[in-house]
Amino acid sequence: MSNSKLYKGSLNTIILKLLDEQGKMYGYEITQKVKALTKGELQITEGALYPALHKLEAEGLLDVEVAKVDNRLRKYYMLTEAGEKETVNRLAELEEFIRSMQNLVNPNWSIN
Amino acid sequence: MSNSKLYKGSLNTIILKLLDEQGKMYGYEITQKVKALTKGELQITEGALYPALHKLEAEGLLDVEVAKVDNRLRKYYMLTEAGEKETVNRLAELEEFIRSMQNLVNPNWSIN
DNA sequence: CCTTATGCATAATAAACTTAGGTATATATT
DNA sequence: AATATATACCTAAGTTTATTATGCATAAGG
Repeated sequence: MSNSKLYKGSLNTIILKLLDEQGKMYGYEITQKVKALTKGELQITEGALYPALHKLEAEGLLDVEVAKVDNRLRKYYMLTEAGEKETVNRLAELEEFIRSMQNLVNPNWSIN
Repeated sequence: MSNSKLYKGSLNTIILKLLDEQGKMYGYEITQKVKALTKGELQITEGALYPALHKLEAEGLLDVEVAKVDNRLRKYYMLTEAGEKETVNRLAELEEFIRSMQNLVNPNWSIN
């Protein structure tokens, strides 16, 4: 990703969260979605994304569906049942992490 | 640190922030402070902390002051002038990161 | 024709961490 | 007396996770 080294570890959770929201997405779409949602601040590199997707698939959290659109290959990824359960856990963990970080960095912030 | 792989990249900033607040701290104190502030959620491992401190020192952001308390060695670290300036930058970057993450993970949160 | 965008992927490298080990003193427990 | 726990420093080896660089291929715009 672009913005320094802060994002390590959270990429998988971000992917799971997006797939949970969107139903199914393909790799390139994920990079663009994250870029848009963060106004260009987070740029997922392909060298990080595709290995991450493959790993999540190997772990049984994602299913793949290949499609051909405009003569171009697309691999749609979607959550398996196990993936949906895991998404809940990882999101909770990430949210807790964010709260901890906030508390360390800026205890004046309050979250609603 | 203990809680998974989420904290990567933010350790240096956390150290700088704490030293900015506390004036001077020694290594063990930092681990305990972070543990306390996060109610045990973030546990900085020594294998991460000491190399980080030495690197920050090598970068000219920290100064060291050795003291002997109760027959035990303590190395107090404190920000240099360059360290104070850098702390401002890194904190701003980390806060921006936290906002981005929040926006991705839970857009319903508002920050005050 | 060449660049930009779309779409996939991997290999080499670098950074940041965990795990495991080491040294040493002080205090509390069995 | 022996052992565990807490304090206090440190490093080496290995893992994870990312970046950078590269490759293949199609489509659209200049």
